[in-house]
Amino acid sequence: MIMQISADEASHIHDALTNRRRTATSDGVAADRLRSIVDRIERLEEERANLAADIKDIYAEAKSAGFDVKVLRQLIALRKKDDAEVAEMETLLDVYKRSLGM
Amino acid sequence: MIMQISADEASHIHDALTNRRRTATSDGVAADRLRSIVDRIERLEEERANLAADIKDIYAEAKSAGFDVKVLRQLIALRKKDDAEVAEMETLLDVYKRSLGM
Amino acid sequence: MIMQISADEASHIHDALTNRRRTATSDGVAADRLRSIVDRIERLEEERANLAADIKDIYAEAKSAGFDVKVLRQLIALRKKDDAEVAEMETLLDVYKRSLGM
Amino acid sequence: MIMQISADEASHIHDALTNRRRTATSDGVAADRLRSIVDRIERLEEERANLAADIKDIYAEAKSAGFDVKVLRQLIALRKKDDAEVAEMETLLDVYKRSLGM
DNA sequence: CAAGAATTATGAACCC
DNA sequence: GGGTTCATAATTCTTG
Repeated sequence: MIMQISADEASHIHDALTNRRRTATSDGVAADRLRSIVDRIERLEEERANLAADIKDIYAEAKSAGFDVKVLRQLIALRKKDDAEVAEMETLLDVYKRSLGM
Repeated sequence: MIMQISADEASHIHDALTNRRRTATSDGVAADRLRSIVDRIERLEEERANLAADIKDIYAEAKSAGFDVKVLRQLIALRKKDDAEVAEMETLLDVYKRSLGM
Repeated sequence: MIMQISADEASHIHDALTNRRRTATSDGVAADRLRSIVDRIERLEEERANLAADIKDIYAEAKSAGFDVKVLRQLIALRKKDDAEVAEMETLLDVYKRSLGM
Repeated sequence: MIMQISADEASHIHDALTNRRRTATSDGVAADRLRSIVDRIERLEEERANLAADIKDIYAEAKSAGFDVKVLRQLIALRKKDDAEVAEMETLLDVYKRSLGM
């Protein structure tokens, strides 16, 4: 791995990761910065996990309402894609199928 | 296709969505229900994409601050995994304990 | 978890798993049996991993030859499915799309 | 669609498979190549499915012999994971050591 | 048949 | 920017 940080910085990071320094020196600054970064990322990832759970719930609701979840997923994926992309992909698939005599 | 809904249900939906059923109401109900489901899923997925972008930004900020992003990702994965694995190991331990009738 | 084995058996398994017994008693028989099972499964899984690697190589070859790997995967998945299933799925997708006015 | 092949290449394939190109030979070559690729992948996937069936049989045998299949799966997963995780931990350790210039 | 695990595919991120 | 590796998402399969 090619480190993109200086030896000093590296030392600071390692200190921060291993909680060896607790003073409000420059080391502490780096450690605090790291802690802030980690906290924010973990917070956002938690929110993201919550959203994923919500989405899962809606699919479950759809299933209960009698909709086919697999087709529903296809539908939503389709809406995300550019029309031209979908068309070109289908065209290429047809080409391959014809090539195999399908 | 292996339907995840019963044949009756499938017929029902198909009837509703293709305007075969007698009342105009039930058609509209199913269509509205589908629209609601699709809208909510797409809304939540948009929020999720925004969160992913925010997380990406924080990683970029961390990189600018001199932190090694790869190490950072490993660190966060490790913090997440540790919890999961502690739970997994406890499950396995329980299994063994049960095997011994404890 | 509902154990499907007797307490004696459970004890034997646990012993085997933890290598506490080494004699050719009935414990040893169970341990040998377990070892045989684990060995065979791991052997087959290794073969399966090798096959997966071979398949990956062919996809890489296809890509080098100018084929679109994603479409290729779709094609092969399509050939696995029953024709009637594919048709019914596409029909249902069309129904949903019409329902949304797409 | 985001092509994973260049536009030139794509045009080439498309030409070949749709018989737009001048010679009948190159068409056949591309079609044969595709057929070869699909055949080999399907063959290997069939072997892989057979191996999966064999593995399933062994688990069934283990169950008949009184072993708990779930525990067995956990055991084998654990044996697999341990190797992978030892490697992962060593990687992370190396990163930290490099951070310290060791 | 519903739920959960396990496998597999897709998409993103990093390096060259 | 292209390939490769890794994370996440989805489908499939098994079990209760």
